[in-house]
Amino acid sequence: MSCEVGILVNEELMDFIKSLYQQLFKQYGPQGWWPLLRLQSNQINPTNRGKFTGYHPNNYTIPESEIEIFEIILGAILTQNTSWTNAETALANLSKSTSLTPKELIAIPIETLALLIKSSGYFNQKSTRLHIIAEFFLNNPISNLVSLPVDEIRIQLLAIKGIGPETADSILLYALKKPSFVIDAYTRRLLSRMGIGDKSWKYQDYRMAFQSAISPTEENLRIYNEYHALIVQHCVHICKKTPLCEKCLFNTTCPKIIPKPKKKQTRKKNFKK
DNA sequence: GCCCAGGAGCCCG
DNA sequence: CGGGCTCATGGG
Repeated sequence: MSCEVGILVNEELMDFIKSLYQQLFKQYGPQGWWPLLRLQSNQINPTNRGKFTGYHPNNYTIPESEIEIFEIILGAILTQNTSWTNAETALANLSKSTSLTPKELIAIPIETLALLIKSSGYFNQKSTRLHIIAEFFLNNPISNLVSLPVDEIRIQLLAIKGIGPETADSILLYALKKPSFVIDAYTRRLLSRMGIGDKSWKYQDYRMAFQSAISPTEENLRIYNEYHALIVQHCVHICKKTPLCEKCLFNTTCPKIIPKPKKKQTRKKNFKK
C-alpha cells in the first residue's frame, strides 16, 4: 500500500474516510473545538477545572482576535503529550500574569514561566519553547502570516523548535483557520484498528490520505475542524487503548485489529532523591 | 504504587 | 531511517 513517494490513496480508501466522518458526526455531533478561556462558564479553579466548558459547538468564528489566536497556539504547545486539563490550568495561570501576547510573554523570565505552566508537565522544555514561539510571532505578525499559502506557513512553523507536525497542523487548522488535517496518536490507532494503514505509514501518509479524500479547501475547513475533534471524542471514550468495542458504533464493521501487547511507558529511574 | 495524557527532539547504529 | 530515550505533572 505504500511506496517511496508516499501511499497510494485509492477510491475505496477515500470513500471509507468520507463515510467515517459522516458516521462519527451523526453519532457525536459538532464538537466545537478549540476551547477558549473566555468561553469558560466560570474561572478555572480547583473545583471546575477539566470540565472542558470552553468549547463552542456550531460556532466557527472562533478565534476572533489575534489574542485568541495566540492563546490557541500556546495551548497547542502546552497540551503536547499532556491532558488538556493540565494544559488548561497552565494557560489560566499564564493569563492571570500576562495578557497573552508574544511581547508580554517574552518579558517573563524563563524560570517564572516554568513555574506558571508547571501543571502542564515538561515545564522546563515548554517554557523555553514558549519563548521561542513568542519570538517567532513577534517577528512574523499573524496578520502577515495568514496571507501566505497554507503549505508555506506549515514549513515556517515546522522550522520552529518545539513545533512538530501535529502541533503545526493544529495551529494551522484551529488557530489560523487554514485547512491542514491534524493526525495524532488517536487517528493512527483508530485507522489501524479499522484496517487502514500499517507500520510503514508515517505522519504525512495519514495526512495525505485524509486530504485526498477531503480536499484542503476553504469550504472543507469545518469538516477538518470537526473530523479531528470527532476522532478524539471517539477514541477517548470508546476506541481507547483498551477498546470498548461493545459500545462502539463500528462494532459490526470494524475488523478490530488490536496490535501487539503494548509496551510500558518509559519511566525514569530516580536515583538521586 | 501504576498507567496514561490532544509530542517533539535528539542521539545512535 | 528507525528505535529508544528524555522530558514531568496530575488524575484515575
